[in-house]
Amino acid sequence: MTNNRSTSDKILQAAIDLMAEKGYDGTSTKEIAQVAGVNEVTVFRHFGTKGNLLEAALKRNHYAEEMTKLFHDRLVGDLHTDLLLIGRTYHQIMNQNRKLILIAQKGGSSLPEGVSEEADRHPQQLKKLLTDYLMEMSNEGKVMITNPELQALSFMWMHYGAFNSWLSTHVLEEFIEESTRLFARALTP
Amino acid sequence: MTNNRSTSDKILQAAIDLMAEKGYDGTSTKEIAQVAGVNEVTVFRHFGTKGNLLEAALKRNHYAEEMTKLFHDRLVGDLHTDLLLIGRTYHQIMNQNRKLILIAQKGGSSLPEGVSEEADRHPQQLKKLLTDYLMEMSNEGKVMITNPELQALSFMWMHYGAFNSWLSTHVLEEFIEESTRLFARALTP
DNA sequence: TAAAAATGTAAGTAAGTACTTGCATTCAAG
DNA sequence: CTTGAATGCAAGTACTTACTTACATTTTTA
Repeated sequence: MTNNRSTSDKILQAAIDLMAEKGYDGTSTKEIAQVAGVNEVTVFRHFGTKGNLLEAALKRNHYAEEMTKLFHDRLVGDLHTDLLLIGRTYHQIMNQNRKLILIAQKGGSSLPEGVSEEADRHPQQLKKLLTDYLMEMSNEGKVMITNPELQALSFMWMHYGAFNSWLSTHVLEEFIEESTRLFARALTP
Repeated sequence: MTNNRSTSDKILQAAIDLMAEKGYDGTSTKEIAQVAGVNEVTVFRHFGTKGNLLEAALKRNHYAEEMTKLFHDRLVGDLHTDLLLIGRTYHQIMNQNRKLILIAQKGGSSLPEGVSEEADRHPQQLKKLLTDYLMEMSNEGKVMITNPELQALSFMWMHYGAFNSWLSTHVLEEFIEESTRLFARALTP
């Protein structure tokens, strides 16, 4: 079709904003064009279909490998310190992708397939990293394990709930500290 | 309009099922009628508008006062025992209302106002009950409090995440036991 | 400045939406 | 058996949707 980066970007951003608020079905191409400040025809010239539009938006938002790198490079082997860093990084990444996550949550009748899978990938990966970390720490006698997978999931679900509550940065930071204390105390032998 | 209970019920159930799966916007009255096994006109004769349909579905699903009763009557003052009962009751209530909660989560362009508020009421209430419980237990020296509100929220968010993951009853029960152990251990002085 | 690419404008298509109307049919209650 | 309520059926309204086509205008590039 065409390629003017700034026009494409304006359209993508408008689509993401609107769909995060009103869902895929509830957002019309006409409205996307209007918010982007272009003609509706231009939307179709750039992306062909409404579905392509969302898929393009997905590709633009690189789900970070940041988390994997963190687990390999920046953990120090102290439970409280590590959980704090993991929690903070988790929210940082989730916030970057908040709108796409919202779109996936809301769903839609003709939502392109990749969307839900893409939204699932990240937590799946974190669960594995966190479970492995707990088992390793257990081997070193630094953590009390019963069911490491469920313990990892508890940690993640707790943070996911906080993420969904749109906390202010201040309250969020308080929560991260409080919940880390809680978990570290529960898991320390 | 009219009142044949079994017809109304069939329509309401079809609407709830479809909207929980595809969202309010993504569900057409035509499809609702088809799944309910009635003519589309009958849907409008019973409920007038699509919005009324959802509101009627809301009223049918009585959000339980069960939780309040539980906190007043059935808690015994032992942290582990109480948290276990609270967790189990939480999931029981949430499962009863799963589909309506899904509809509220997905949202929609013309979703009637009451829906989101109704879906919020229950967690709000639980948060207060749980916070008060923790403070009371703290007064008796049975619990170690730092920020009781955040501690209550952590507990709720963790369970909310589990609820959203559609666990089998077996895994869910395992999770409830594991997370209760975890919390009880963290909060015990 | 001239060609080419990107956009705007206007109009239209085909399908779907919520909702209505008029009339025929079923069915239960008096 | 008759009446009236509940439903089915067929058609239609007014509107929105995603998407297309043809042509004129602007902007970029060479």
